[in-house]
Amino acid sequence: MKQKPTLKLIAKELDVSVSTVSKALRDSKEIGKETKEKVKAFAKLYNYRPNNIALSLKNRKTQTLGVIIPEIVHHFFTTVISGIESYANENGYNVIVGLSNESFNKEVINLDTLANGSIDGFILSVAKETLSKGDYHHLHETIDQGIPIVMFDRVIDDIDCDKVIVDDIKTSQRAVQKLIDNGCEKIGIISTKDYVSVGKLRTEGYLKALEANQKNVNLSYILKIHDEFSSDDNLEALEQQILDYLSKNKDLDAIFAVNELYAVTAMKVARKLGFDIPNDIQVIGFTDGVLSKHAFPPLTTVSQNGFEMGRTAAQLLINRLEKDREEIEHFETVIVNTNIIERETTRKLK
Amino acid sequence: MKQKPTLKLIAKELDVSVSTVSKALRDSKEIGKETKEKVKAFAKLYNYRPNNIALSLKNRKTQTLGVIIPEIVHHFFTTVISGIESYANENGYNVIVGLSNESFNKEVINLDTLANGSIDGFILSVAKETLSKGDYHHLHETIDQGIPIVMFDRVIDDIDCDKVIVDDIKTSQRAVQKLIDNGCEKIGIISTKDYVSVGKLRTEGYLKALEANQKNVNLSYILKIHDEFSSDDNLEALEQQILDYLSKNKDLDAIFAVNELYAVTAMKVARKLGFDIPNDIQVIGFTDGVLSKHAFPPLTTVSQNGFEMGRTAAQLLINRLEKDREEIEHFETVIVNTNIIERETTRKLK
DNA sequence: CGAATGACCGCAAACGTTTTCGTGTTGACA
DNA sequence: TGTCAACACGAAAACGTTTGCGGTCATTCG
Repeated sequence: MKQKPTLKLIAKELDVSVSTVSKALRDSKEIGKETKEKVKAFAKLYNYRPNNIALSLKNRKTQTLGVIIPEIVHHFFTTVISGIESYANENGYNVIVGLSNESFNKEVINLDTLANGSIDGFILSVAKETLSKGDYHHLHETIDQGIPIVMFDRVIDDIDCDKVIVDDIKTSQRAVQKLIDNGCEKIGIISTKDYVSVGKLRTEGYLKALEANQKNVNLSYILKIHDEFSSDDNLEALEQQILDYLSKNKDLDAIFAVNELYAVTAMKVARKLGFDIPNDIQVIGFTDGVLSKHAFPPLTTVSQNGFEMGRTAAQLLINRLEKDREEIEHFETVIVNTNIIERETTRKLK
Repeated sequence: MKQKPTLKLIAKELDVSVSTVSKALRDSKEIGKETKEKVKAFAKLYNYRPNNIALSLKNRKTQTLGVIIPEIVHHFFTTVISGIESYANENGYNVIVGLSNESFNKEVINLDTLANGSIDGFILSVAKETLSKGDYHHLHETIDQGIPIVMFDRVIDDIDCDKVIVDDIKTSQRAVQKLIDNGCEKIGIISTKDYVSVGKLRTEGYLKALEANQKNVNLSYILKIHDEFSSDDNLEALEQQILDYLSKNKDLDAIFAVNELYAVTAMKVARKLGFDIPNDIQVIGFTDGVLSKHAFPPLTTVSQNGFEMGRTAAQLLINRLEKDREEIEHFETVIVNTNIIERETTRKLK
């Protein structure tokens, strides 16, 4: 096991000073040709690489991004990470991930332990518990310390930072409109509680679509799933809630679900209740993950383009990091495109 | 925007020396009670936290684990990461992830950029391209540099390091045995090419099960999917290969697939061909992901306990990191338990 | 021949810590 | 009054870099 070579080691070995070695390796014109070659050859031979930590300390930059997400076992978030990684790597940044598991405390801790010099900036999607508590002091504090934050998907309007979102309202409206265009009359929505921003917005889009078509809303068609921030298996609870809902609303001929889990679970329950999909009831989901693609029947769904969201978020963050402190430019909110992927849970009724 | 306080700043502000501040905060008995209190109060007020990078440089430890996986948009890998995160966090470590995208080059680059002081050790699952090339110089080099590696799932026998795997042979044998016990006569397997170690081993298990029951193997029952390391959508190619296979082997009454994607795709194709599951053909998959859980019908599958694999890997690595250099203890290979989760694609035939 | 110019290189500071080893000031005691 | 221990604190080195500045030659020019 050979030790990692350092400048000091090379310097001693070659009987020159540390600064000479450093300059030689960076091709400074202060150093003579011969010395340069000697040093470079030696460095190559011993496979010298400058120590990242030392560089970070000197430059006060770590070239790493901190990504904090509610959970990682989740298709949407992983595609976003994938996008972040892709852009970050292209630009010489690394990515360190922290999981909040939808917990406020873990989110705070993650922010805290990473903000101590480990990262240059954050990309995050806010935990449900944080959203429901409405306590954002940790976010404000890290921003106050000069560490930029980029939020994606689950964002907080009141906080001044860059954001990457989809136009949830418009997208949902389009999805529901498609259902209406298909000839559906009684359209339900399965959403989250309102403190989850995206759930709330998507519900708004649903309402707007109905309104735009002079359909009146039936409150019993609106289901807001109750879950306890648990990313674990409360699948039964979910199924039960949907079962109750569908049993009470047997006249539904379409369902818009705000995520794919709700969508496939709804399909499962509907099938149990004897519905045929898409003939008796049509379904559109949100988020184009594996579930949608491999569901039976394959699910028509809204694609959020998570990969692009990730890349955009990374780009916003890195741009800000590499800008001079003084260009105090205001914050951006970029809206990434969505598109509806038609599969087999929707069809045009004549 | 207030700057992050440093020891130096506190020292100047309180008109003491840096070392006094440091000692006071660490409760050294060298420092007088009054001074201690003064310093601590000030530090608390300004929310002082020691700079991680400086600590890393000083201690030559980063308290960070590097995790390199083939892809992140993949249920199994994310559960493993989840397990790694969990154990790492409990022990004061952070996790930085790198994606190889199944590419040899990206794997090398990732290893290289992280090995320069950014991390203390690696946890990785080898890229398919690396496995097929058989070029492991990068792994040897990092180990030579004194950076420990823990491999999981896709491991390389020849390399001396800790490993976390499941007993693929035995597990597969058990899965196939269940099919046999259920009364299936003509059992096929959908596997990967042999250079993917787990695919090879699972095929061996399949063969062993047949052998143990004095069944002779029908080579046309064995399908080894050809893919080009592409983690993208070559779904059509996959479907086509399975379609050809199933069309040629209409007498199959059971399929064992070495991952869940193959399993659900097989189900999809089988259904198209008019098979009823599980009455005409039974299916068992490998890896208990979302797909299996939400497939139609819900898929009987082998659970690899990814979370536990992750925790175990992290534990092995951290143990080694925190051990004295001299305890040269040999390397461990721990085998984590698997279990078959019975759902609705299998049934006992009378 | 003296001075100026350049080429080449080393010193030292800085980034933020921790820790070893002083050093100066007390007070007690002989 | 002189000695010594205890106490409270500071100086400096170290981790591995980068970089401004200064220094030492030899060469060249006036």
